Formats: sequence, C-alpha cells, structure tokens
Amino acid sequence: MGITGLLPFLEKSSKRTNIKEFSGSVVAIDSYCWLHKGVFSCAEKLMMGQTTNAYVLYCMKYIDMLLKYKIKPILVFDGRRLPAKEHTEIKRRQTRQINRQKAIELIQMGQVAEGRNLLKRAIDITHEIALELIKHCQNENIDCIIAPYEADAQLAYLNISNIADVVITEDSDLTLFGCKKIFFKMDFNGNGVLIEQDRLHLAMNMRPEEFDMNKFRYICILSGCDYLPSLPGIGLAKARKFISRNTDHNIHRALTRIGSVLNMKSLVVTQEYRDAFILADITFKHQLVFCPLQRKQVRLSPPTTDITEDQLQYAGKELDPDLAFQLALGNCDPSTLKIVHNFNPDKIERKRKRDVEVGQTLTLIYISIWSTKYKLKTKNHILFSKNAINSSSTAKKELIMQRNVVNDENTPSELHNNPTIPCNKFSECQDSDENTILDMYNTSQDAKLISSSEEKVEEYLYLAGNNTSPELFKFRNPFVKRVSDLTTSPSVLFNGNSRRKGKNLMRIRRTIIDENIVESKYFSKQDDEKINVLDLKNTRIEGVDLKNTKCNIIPETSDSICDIRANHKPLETLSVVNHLENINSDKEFDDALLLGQNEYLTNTCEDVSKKSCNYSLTEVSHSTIDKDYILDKCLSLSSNMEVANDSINYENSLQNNLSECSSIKDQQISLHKKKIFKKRSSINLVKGVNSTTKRKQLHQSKQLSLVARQQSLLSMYGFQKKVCSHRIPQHTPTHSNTFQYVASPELIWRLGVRVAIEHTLR
DNA sequence: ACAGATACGTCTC
DNA sequence: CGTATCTGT
Repeated sequence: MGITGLLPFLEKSSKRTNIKEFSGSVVAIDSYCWLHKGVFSCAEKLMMGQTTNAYVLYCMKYIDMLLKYKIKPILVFDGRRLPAKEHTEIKRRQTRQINRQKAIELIQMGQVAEGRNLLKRAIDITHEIALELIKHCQNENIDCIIAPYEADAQLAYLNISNIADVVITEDSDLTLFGCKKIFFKMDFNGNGVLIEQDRLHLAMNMRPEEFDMNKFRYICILSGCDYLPSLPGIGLAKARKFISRNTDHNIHRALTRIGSVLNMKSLVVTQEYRDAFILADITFKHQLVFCPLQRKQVRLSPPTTDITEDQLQYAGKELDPDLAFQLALGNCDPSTLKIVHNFNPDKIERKRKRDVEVGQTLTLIYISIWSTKYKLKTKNHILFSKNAINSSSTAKKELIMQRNVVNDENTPSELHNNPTIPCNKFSECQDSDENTILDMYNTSQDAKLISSSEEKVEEYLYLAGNNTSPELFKFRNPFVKRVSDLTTSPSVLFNGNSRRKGKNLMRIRRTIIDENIVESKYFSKQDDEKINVLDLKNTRIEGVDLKNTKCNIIPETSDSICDIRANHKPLETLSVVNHLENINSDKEFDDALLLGQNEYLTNTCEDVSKKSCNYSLTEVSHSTIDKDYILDKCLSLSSNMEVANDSINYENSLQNNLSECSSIKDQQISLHKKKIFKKRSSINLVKGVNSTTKRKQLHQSKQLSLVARQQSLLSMYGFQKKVCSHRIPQHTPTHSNTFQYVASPELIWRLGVRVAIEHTLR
C-alpha cells in the first residue's frame, strides 16, 4: 500500500546517487524491506518450520556494504500493530489467505512451480524471523531497535532527531512522517534514489515559501493512505490541486469544499471522513516512537493541546516503561509481549569499551546508540564528511553533543515534553537553533530557514556536479524501470553490460533451479552424501525451541518401505521428531488463541478415539474438495492466530470452520476406519481432547498445529503416509507415535532418489 | 490526464 | 511493498 504512486510523483524531488555519499554518517534502515526480499529465497524452509539463516546472510550483504563505506547502520523493525492500521491489516491477511488457497489449487493441479511462487507471496515476516537477524546483528555490534508500533515512524524519529542522517527504505510513507532524507531502491552496490524534504516543493509545483509539510501530508492522506482510503476519484494529482488552491488553514473545515474546488459535483464529504482525516493526520504526526537516548517512548512530535487523549491513543498506546525498553531491544515479541530474548546493551558495553577508542573520528560511528558514550552529531559534521570521504580532517570540524545519560539531573517530565532534547538541550554548538528538530510542522518558514535551505540547494548542486555521470539521470524518472538503465547505470559502466546478461541468464535458469530446490533443500544428499545427520539444535519454530529435534537421513531398513514400483536407487529416510515437553507459554493472550484453536479442533474433528487419548492423529483421505479445505486449514493455523486478533473476524472464521468442517466429519470417520492410504495427498489433522490439564493441552495444540502444518506440506510435496511397524498405539500418549511418509512415484522420479520421511511425536 | 483495477516481482547464482 | 499496464471517466 503506502501512498499509491507517490514515488513517481516525487520524481522532481529525487536524484540518483550512491550511499557512499553518506560515508561517515549514520543510516537507519527499514529492515522489513530486506527481510521481505531475503525471505524469498527460503520461503519453503520457513513454512516447513525448518531452520535457515539464508535471509540473515542476505541482509548482512547490505550491511557489509554499508560498513565498507564507513556508514553506521541502525536496523529498525516493526513493533505492535497500530489500531489505525487494522483495516489494511485485515485486507492483507485476506490476500495472503487467497494466495495460499490459489497456491494449493495450483500445486494439486500439477503446476508446482506456479503454486510455490504464490506460496512465497503468502509468507509473513514474524518477529521470530526478525529476531534471528536481530541476534546476528547484536553479535556483530550492529544496532537494532524495534519500534513501539510502525518502523516508519521510528525511522522518521531517528532521522528528525539527528540520530540517523538518512533512512533506507522502499516505503514511500516515510516522506509523510517528516523524514529529511530518504534513500530508496538501494542495491548491493549502494546505488539508489535520494529524496530530500527540502526539495519536496519541486514535485508539488510550489514555491519553497508556499510549501510546508502540513500541506504535503494533507495531499498524501487525501490520495489514500494506510490509515484512510481516499474519496472516490481523488488521487495525488487532484489532492495537490485542491491543497494548492485551498487557503483555509483549518483543514477539517476546508475539506467540505473539495467538490466545489475540483468541480466534482457528485463528491460528498461526510463528517465521518473529515473526522477520520484528522485522526489519520494525528497518526502521522504524533505516533508513538522509542527514543534510544532517553530510553523511553515518546511522540514523534509533541501533541498540541487540541488533541484529545483518545485521538492520541489511536496513534499508539504507551507501554509500561520497562516493557517498552525490552520491546525496543527486541527482547519482547510485539504481538504477545512475551519475553523471547535477553539482550542487555549495558552488559555488552563493558566488553566493548576496550575495543573502542573514544575521541577518534571514525570510532564515532561504531558506538552503539544504547551506549552512554553515544554522541549525537550535528548537521555540519554530516555536510563536511559528505564532501570529504575518507578524509581524517573532518575531525576538526566535528561538532558533537553529549548524550543524555539516563538518571541524569534532568527530570523525566522535562524530557518528555521535548522530544528535540537530544539536539537542543545538550547542544554545545552555536548553530543548534538550526537543528531544531521539528521544523517540518511549522506553518511559516522564517528567513533563517529559507536561507539555510538555499545553502543546502547549493550543496546539493555541488554534489550533483561532482557526480560521475549526473546527466544520465537528469531528465529521467528514476522510479521508472527502463531496460536501457541496465546498461547506463553508473554501477554497470565499469562492468560493461555483463550484469544485464547475467540477469537474463538467471531468468532462463530460474525455472530449472526451482525444480532442483525440492531436491537440494529438503531431502537431498545435501551436496555431500556423507553428511547424514543434520543437527537442528537451534531451530525455533512457532516460538518453541526444539532443542531435541533432529533430522536424520538414515539408510533403508528392511521394514521401512514397500514401494509399488521396483526402484534401484537407495532409499533415504528423513526423520523428524517433535518433542512436546519443551513448551512454556504463559501469556493469557496466547492461551486464549490456542483455546480457540483447540475448541475448533475438538468440536469439528471428533473421531472414534475421542474419549480415551490425550491426543491422536486422524488419517484423512478425502475427495478433492475436502482436501483443499483441510490443507488450507492446516496451513492457515498460524494465521488464524492473527485473525483472532480481531474478534469479529475471528468469530466469523470460527463459524465458517465449524460449518465447513462438520460437513466432512462423517466422511472422515468412515475413512479412518477403512484406513485408506492409497491417495497421494493424504493429510493428518491433529486433535486435542479434554483429558489433561488445560495448559498442557493448549501447549500441545500449539505444537500440534506445527506438526499438522509440516505434515500437510509433506503431502503437498507428494509424500504419502504409511504406518510404521513400530508405531505405538494411540492410547499411550506418553510414548512416541511414528509415521512414515513415502515419496510418491512422481516425486521419486523428480528427486532422482527414493525418499521416506519418518515423523515422530513424543 | 487522472484514478483505479489487475497482474506480477522481490532470492539463489 | 513496489512497478507496469490497461481501462474507464
């Protein structure tokens, strides 16, 4: 979403450049962008609940590039869901669900590659996924911060308060939050598109003195944003026209005149829309963010007196101070608020102290934002260092400010009312007035500000002139992808056009690789046939530590398989063990969700063994319609937990589940008795029954949903279930249940090896 | 010229 | 999340 079409709209305010222009600076990164792209390469592994660090390595490639240019990266992550965004969240969940549904249909129709592509689109970046990157970065002394709510607002805060000089993202929303410098579309070479706030007026077709951030924000909200859909027929261009012509400073009142100003007679502006508009505006202006220097949650800009408490809550609700800090550090899962990690920046600092020589220019960028030694730079420093890359003379011109030390003589209330504190209160330089953080919300710009912005324009041009080939981009929209760009981009000038060729080659090869993925990533010889045991000690699935989980590729045993077709290739067995005892979930919220799932499972999937066992596995062989349904249900168990966030939605989905599932119940039971395993896509539904304590049951339910997902995926990939000879009866739940999945003939053909998977529940 | 619906890509080499 | 493209006003 974001603001549809905003980036092309801002063409005139943007320029192509390289991130090395910011050498010596601090950069805040919207980690979601990198994670989302990185997860693409290992989407299937993540869905199977397997451990993978492929996406972490992908992100580190960007970070290493930044470090190479002597840039300090700060990774920013999304936090809790904002009430204001609930509508768009529901929409996204629906599209994810639809994608998953389509993917399953495609795979079952035999179009595996297409289906898998769709499955990738259905993946969601959880905190658990992000935490792997966070942990890795913390080990490498790379700063991470988790926003109380949206990363966008947090990034803007870091930029506005001068903690970060520029923000790297793909999301156009950042401009709305008042960021000064945003770097879009950065590639591994550091090439990208820079948009500066000081140049926004160019795209708005306004003179600098006419332009202010209020107008810009109004235009974007009118055109439709995440917090408020647009009025029918209003896009960026119409919104700009209206705001340019409007003279009324009271936007709530002014909105009634849209229809007449734009000659759109049929346009009606309701009271609800105008109120929602104000609410959206507040959410952009005053969203809750975390200040790493004060170590507390603050508002992006200080709320004015005309804003009610209710309106503020809409833009984020404050957490308990300690919990807020833990959330910012990443120790806390934003959706459950459960502690999942134990990073403590103060402990690590003592260790780091020896390595860092304070006082040297370059060490400045290596000090953590969480450190008491952290120093805030001024704009001057940035400008100088920008012009003198690799120059040590910047040290002289460097103007630094001491960080606010927590438990200082300053009272918290003083700090709270002034988010500009990192800059103003502790400034030791004369030009600090120019650094006033929230200039962007001033409706009138004074002479001083205009002159300073003019200086910057000069600076800008100077840099542009120094650029290796600025004329290449001068008259082009950098957001429009052109084939010719591939050959003329500065990064490619040195490489000839080899990159383009490479890219095309990749495209051709891609389909072939996709076919091989099944082989190499799941069940293959792992490139080295001698490696038979994959230790998964550090696997984390669904927040559960599977410390004792092991995947073994073991040779064929006499009783392990009886394949229909004689196949000369050796059989390999992959064994997956799920342990149920290592689960500790104490959060009521979590429990409530699990209870919901549990009820759903008990109510809808009853079978003959109901009374006697703690849990059981139900074999379900079924017609195509039911197969679709159940597979989807298995896959969406985790997303049901999200759905439950919204009570109405949850009830609806539960209702649907009940009615749909009960229709297949009878069939299930009869098929269970017959024990039919002929069909290729057999699936297990896992069921919890009220016989042990509620808590234990809930935990099992959680664990079992994972099991169900793994199993359904197995069948999706062409494994058929088979009962092992050493299977222990269901009535003794403390013992293990082992199931064997045998690769279907088609799968064997595709893999080139006979494979079976053993799945053990303990 | 603009708004909105639709389709498709993001990675790995 | 984005871009590219088509269609209707």
